[in-house]
Amino acid sequence: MRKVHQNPDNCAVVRTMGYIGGKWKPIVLIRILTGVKVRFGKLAVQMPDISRKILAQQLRELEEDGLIIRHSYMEKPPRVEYELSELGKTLIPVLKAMHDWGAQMEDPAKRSTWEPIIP
Amino acid sequence: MRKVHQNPDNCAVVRTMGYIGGKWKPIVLIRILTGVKVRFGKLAVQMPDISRKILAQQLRELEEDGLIIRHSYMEKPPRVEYELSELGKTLIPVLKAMHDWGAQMEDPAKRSTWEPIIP
DNA sequence: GCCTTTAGTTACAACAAGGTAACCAGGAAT
DNA sequence: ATTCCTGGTTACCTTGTTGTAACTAAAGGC
Repeated sequence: MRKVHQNPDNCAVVRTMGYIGGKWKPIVLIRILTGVKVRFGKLAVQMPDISRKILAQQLRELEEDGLIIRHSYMEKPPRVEYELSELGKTLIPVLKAMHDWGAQMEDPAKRSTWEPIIP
Repeated sequence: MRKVHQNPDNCAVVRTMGYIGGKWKPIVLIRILTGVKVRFGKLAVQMPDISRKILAQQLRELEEDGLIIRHSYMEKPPRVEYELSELGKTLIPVLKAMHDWGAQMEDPAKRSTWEPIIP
């Protein structure tokens, strides 16, 4: 179990942080929740500040936690696609709340770029 | 600026994480948002898993970020009380979304202990 | 005079997270 | 035969976060 998942208080908020806490997970999830399967390489290009190692690690943890689904096609060169699981979709309100708050903090006048395209 | 506040992507979700990310901040905020001023010592007792040093540090950062207000009375022994700022109150929907999701994950049947008592 | 109380701080140590660079497989294209 | 391509992994190192123990001030009670 990852350190971040230890939750001695058994507190709901701490539990949520165990799933989406960490520097990069929320943004990774936001990139994946477009509803379309996304390839690893495309994610890496969209988020140049995350090293590929960390991206791979975060994706693996999100998969272990059941928030995303990993589709691996047995091709060469390899092709791997990610999409939100049903459980992952239940996180959308949380991510949306986080997004909206952050967007407000940047500039109250700026309209949200949040566009959930969930099938 | 704390490392966690660096946001090269200028992403709203990452920005939010800069404020409430970290292992303890959401639970600290939850304890403070009752609407009543809370003393440092009471917070420390309520959250025995957070060392007093870390609690003090998190409170200082939350204050620097303008999410909470620190009232220090010039008494001996000292008395310090914390309360949510107006900006901090805007975080309530975010914290509530996080709380609800985490509560669901624990046990869908269990009813929420979330009871916002905001003046 | 000595002990208690509160809200911290400081120095130090331990650990977790994140980053870099190098490397891999194996089919397709050149 | 060599190079390119993708989606990783591994070893190693740096950075950031958390924890522990000891200490402080200054008033009040005994």
